[in-house]
Amino acid sequence: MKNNLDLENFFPYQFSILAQQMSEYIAKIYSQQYGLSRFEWRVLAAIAQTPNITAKTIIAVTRLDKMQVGRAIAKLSDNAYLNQQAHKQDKRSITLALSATGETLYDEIVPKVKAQEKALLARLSQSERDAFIVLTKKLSGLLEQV
Amino acid sequence: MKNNLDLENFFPYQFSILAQQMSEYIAKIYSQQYGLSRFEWRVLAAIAQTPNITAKTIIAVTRLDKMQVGRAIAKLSDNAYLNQQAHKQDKRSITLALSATGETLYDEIVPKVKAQEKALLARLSQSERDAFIVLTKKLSGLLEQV
DNA sequence: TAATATTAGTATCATTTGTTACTAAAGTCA
DNA sequence: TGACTTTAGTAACAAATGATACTAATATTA
Repeated sequence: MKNNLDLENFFPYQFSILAQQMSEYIAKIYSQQYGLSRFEWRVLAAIAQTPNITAKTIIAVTRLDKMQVGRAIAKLSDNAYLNQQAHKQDKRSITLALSATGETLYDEIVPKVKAQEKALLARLSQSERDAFIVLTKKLSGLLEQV
Repeated sequence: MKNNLDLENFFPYQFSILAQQMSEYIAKIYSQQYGLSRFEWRVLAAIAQTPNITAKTIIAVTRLDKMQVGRAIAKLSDNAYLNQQAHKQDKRSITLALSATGETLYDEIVPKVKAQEKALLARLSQSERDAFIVLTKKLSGLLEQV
């Protein structure tokens, strides 16, 4: 074996481990405390951010695929977190917004999730944190066009 | 809605997007070109790195769970990439090593995957790259004990 | 306008994944 | 030693996921 690969020092591996840790850390809130799946949480956040959004737009915003979004909407809707309304221009579409229950849920989750993000990043110094955030966004942007 | 969350600027979200992009970028090699799943590739790498490893140890090294590892081993074994041998001390265990075919595969994938890693990181400057790698490892280590 | 192609969202089915429980082998300890 | 517990790995089933194809509506273009 001429060319060895050391997993621990292979960056994409290391990175995916951290992503998993981070994801679990945040999921403690929306999943363990509120029973939402990763995708449901993302879709909920997208709808809260842009009321009267359609599934099509949610797909673009969250980078999830059709089915993931469709199912998340179905589930959120089953739990009465959403109000659905026929789209005025396009009758194939449905516009989505949070119901009162959905807003209550969202308003309850958001500060906790933000606190969790803060606690997570508090492990780094201010300058490390800034650098990490900037680099993450930068590399992600650069990979966008691939 | 008092407390809004902007997905694009929520770090864990941003991070998971990048992790997904990166994962897809590397999977171009092991998955598209060699038909391995993410887990099969990880397990293959772990076995190559430590010949005569057992499933138990692979679980620790790769941070996958029992079933993921068991299934990856089964699949790799079906494709004749592995040699299995009864463990000398513990008859419940099986020691695993790459077969000749497995080594050939591994030797072929590794340089390509390393090149892919390099191309990926080439989008950052040397100092950005160094910082990013260090911070990733640091934060991951810090989250380990959670 | 009529015919054709595309799009939004959903249903269906095959595959993958996760959970639980099992088997056989070690380990513990009275 | 012998009863009991834990562990390595696997099997079996339920749940989640992904691929494909469908329906209804809209857009295109001849």
